[in-house]
Amino acid sequence: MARKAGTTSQDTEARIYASALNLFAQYGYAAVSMRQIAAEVGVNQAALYHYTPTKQDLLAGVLRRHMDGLIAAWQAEDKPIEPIAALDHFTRFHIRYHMPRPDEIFVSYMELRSLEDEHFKAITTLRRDYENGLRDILKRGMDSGAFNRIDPALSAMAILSMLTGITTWYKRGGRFSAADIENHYSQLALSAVGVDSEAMRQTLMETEQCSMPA
Amino acid sequence: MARKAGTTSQDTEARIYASALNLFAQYGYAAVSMRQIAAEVGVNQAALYHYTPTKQDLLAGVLRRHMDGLIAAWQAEDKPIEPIAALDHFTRFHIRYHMPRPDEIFVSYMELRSLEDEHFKAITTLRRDYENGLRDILKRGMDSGAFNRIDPALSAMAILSMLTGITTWYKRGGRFSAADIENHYSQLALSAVGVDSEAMRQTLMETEQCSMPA
DNA sequence: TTTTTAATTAAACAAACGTTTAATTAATTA
DNA sequence: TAATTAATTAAACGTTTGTTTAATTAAAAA
Repeated sequence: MARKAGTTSQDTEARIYASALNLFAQYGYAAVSMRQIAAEVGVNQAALYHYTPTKQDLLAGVLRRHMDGLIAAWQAEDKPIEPIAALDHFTRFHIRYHMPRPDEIFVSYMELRSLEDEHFKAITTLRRDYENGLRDILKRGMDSGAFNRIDPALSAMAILSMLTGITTWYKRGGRFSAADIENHYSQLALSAVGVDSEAMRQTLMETEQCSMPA
Repeated sequence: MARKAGTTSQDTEARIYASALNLFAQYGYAAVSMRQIAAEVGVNQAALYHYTPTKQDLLAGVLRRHMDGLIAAWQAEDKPIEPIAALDHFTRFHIRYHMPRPDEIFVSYMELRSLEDEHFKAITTLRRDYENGLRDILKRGMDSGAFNRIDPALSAMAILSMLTGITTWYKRGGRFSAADIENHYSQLALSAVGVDSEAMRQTLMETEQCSMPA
């Protein structure tokens, strides 16, 4: 009864976080026991405590990993300056990043309340940073006259809810492909701020970033 | 140690459901104990079992009460026929019903997964019935040419996510009044399906249902 | 090869869990 | 008023919970 042959510590840690994410998404943080996680990983329950001091820190780690990944991916993007193209690009990025990660999204949104103060603040700060990207785009679009004048913070929350909500109903192998959804939703978002189909087509043609349906 | 003086059974039941709703919304179904609920109601834990056979049934009761109330309220509405007015009316109704009930919404969306099969099916059926109302409006608007041709089921989910998402960020006493939000969001929803501001104003003027900002 | 270190385990801890039982009494019915 | 019913309680049931302890051994370093 000791270290398992042929496995590394990094490997075990990755498997612990993967199992925790999966189980939290399925049953909720409070409903999942450390024993359950350990069983799915295939280790003794006490082994988990070599990787996290408490169950609470394990949850915080899951959320932090997701937010760090999201922010890094967004920073690596090549972002258009023109507001219509920028909003189109944001919605497509957001959908493309989130759709393959339904568990992360579900846990990120549903288990924020399970975090104690310090962890809670840290994660919501990261989220606000990400959402500011969208607010900036909306503000620029309204200032330039390309978008309808609706409060940018409010429109941003509306668009984000719409996009993030996809993971609550989307089922792989259903009527829509991921590309369908990306196309439809980017159009819905642009429409919502008052960009009509003609302006969309024209602006998106002019930038190289064009990825609209034919 | 017996029945409490001056209280009725109906009273206690109502307080049990109110406390359960509030605690489930705050901490999640799995994280709330029957003892906690009993303490908030001010009765012994065993008294709860006079009103519900199990904790699971208590959750199902909370969700069913919410859905029944929502559907009854929707059926009691006087609904415009013309699609633009109908969509405007739906968004305003939805916001007006949901905004004062953040706990119900949170529990309804987050704890569906905590329901066992039979209860789960019953609740999702009720929800689908309600959502069909919106899908019908969108279909009619697209058929009449008033709305952009985007799949009605998909647009419906986008709009519902947008509307329901309000409860995740809205704080009473903040920058926006409930009326502000109703006005902004009904405009966002109409815009999303391609109705421009001019058509909105014109159509909503013609119906008596006009409740747009000046 | 020997020593050290790090990963893992079995077993146990007190606390909290959902639920049941049997007793108690206020309100209702006869 | 007397008998019955329904609401409530204290106490206990066996399980499960997050976490700790002390022992064990594979892998890494010397």
